[in-house]
Amino acid sequence: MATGRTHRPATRSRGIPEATVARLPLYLRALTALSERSVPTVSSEELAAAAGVNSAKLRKDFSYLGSYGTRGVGYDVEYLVYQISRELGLTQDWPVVIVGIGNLGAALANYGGFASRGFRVAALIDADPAMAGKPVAGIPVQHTDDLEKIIKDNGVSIGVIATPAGAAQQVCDRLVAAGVTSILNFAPTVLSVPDGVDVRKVDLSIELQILAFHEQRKAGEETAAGDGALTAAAPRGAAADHSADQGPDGDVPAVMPA
Amino acid sequence: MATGRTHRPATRSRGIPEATVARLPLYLRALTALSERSVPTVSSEELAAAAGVNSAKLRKDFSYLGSYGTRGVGYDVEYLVYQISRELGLTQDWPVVIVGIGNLGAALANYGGFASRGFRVAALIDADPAMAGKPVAGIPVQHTDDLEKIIKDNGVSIGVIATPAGAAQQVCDRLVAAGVTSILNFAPTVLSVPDGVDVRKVDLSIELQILAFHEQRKAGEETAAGDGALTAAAPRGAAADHSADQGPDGDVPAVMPA
DNA sequence: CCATCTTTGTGCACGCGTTCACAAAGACAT
DNA sequence: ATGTCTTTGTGAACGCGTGCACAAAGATGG
Repeated sequence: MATGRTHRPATRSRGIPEATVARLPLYLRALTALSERSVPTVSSEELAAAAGVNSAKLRKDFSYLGSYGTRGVGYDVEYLVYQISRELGLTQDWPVVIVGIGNLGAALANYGGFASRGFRVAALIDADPAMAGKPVAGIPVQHTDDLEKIIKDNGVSIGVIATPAGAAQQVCDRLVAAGVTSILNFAPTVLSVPDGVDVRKVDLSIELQILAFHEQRKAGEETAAGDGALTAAAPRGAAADHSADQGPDGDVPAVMPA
Repeated sequence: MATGRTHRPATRSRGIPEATVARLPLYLRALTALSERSVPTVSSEELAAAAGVNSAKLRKDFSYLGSYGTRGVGYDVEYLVYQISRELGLTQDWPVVIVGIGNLGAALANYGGFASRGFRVAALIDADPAMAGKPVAGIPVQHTDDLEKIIKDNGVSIGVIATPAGAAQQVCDRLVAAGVTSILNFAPTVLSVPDGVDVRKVDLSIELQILAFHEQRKAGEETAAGDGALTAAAPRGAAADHSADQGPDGDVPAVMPA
């Protein structure tokens, strides 16, 4: 019984570690910003700071893609942007559908970060007949009945689920049956999918709960004996010490492969 | 654990691995569902399936919290719900503020998953004067000018940033200065914070990019034979010139002349 | 052409997280 | 009480990811 086991037997030989893949978009974002400022080249140290990671890690990440740097100089920004984009598959157009046009679905439809990265919202789908035809973010909402046709007509392979938890699995099943092989799930449910289908989930309340855990620990520690170095006071220089600790675990993605 | 022998070094650091903490909300959600169905006990196997994880992992995770199970029977659902809630700090009320009431901020304000987990939206804050006073999700939006006062009056320690990228760092600085020590960041920026402040980030477009990577790999694999390199296929022009060696996807680790 | 300086690319070691496999612990039947 | 059966809790092995430290590679200047 496959409970969404997206177990990948690893990328056979040409394996780019998952952790690296998860950071590539981060580098790409930083590089794009540099590109817009017409910066020609960047060192691993500078780029790492901009992306909020360790420079050694960045260099190792890039080494999986190939030797795209020049020793003594750094990396060519434009070239690297292209290489990473290609590696991530962003040089092609990815039509996506968003299912469940409630508050969150509508926000996602309006989110500009998609279009700017090669993702195109091909359709918005909702189960409420009253929503049908109503435009959201300039796109008319279509009814769930037409889900299969929409997927096929648009060649959609990536679906976003923003429905209530109760409807998620059913929607997921229909998406998969219609040909979708990658799903971004915002519903607070564990989705069950066949092999070959990737699921990533984002659960907003989970993120807050993790923060609450650490928050509680901080609060408890100040009463405990060990005053040590964790007292609030916190040096506010901030900027000085770059490479700031981005969270307790630096990198644990807010999202995990399901 | 039951057999004396408590880790001495773990006493103070409360050693619960980050990976485990990140899964506790998952277990809690599954347990809550069982609780609502009045299921009295559950085995690690069943609960693991419901949470979408491996049963051995679940048992090890719980072992960090203590011995809350009964061998031969399983775990008491209600008791476990309480233990995990307490461990996560959800038995207390956490007032949070949401800064940036655009599409996403409004969706977050309306999101029901917060209140049901002990989080209370204490205030909505936006920089647009036109928004001030306007109710969103039944809560009147307040202006950024009052940010510090709002934080202090409500004893807020958790802040959610849903502003445009350009404003995020500035908002973050003000939140931290006002006393916030945990931040959930939705803006596509690396935030710089002093020690002692936790930041977790959620970037929707990054998730899609990761899916696109795997999607591309799936598409490429079906053309390639069982092994070997991924055939270029260069989906849409953009074929750069430097094709020669590394080209499309060549084997990355070059030969080491040593 | 040689010396020096900068920055990449990576071998290596370490620590965390995952998984296996099994002894210990308790429930339950006889 | 004793034996059997179920399920937990965990020791140990393994694999992945991270960070250090340095040699190789190329730029730059004399």
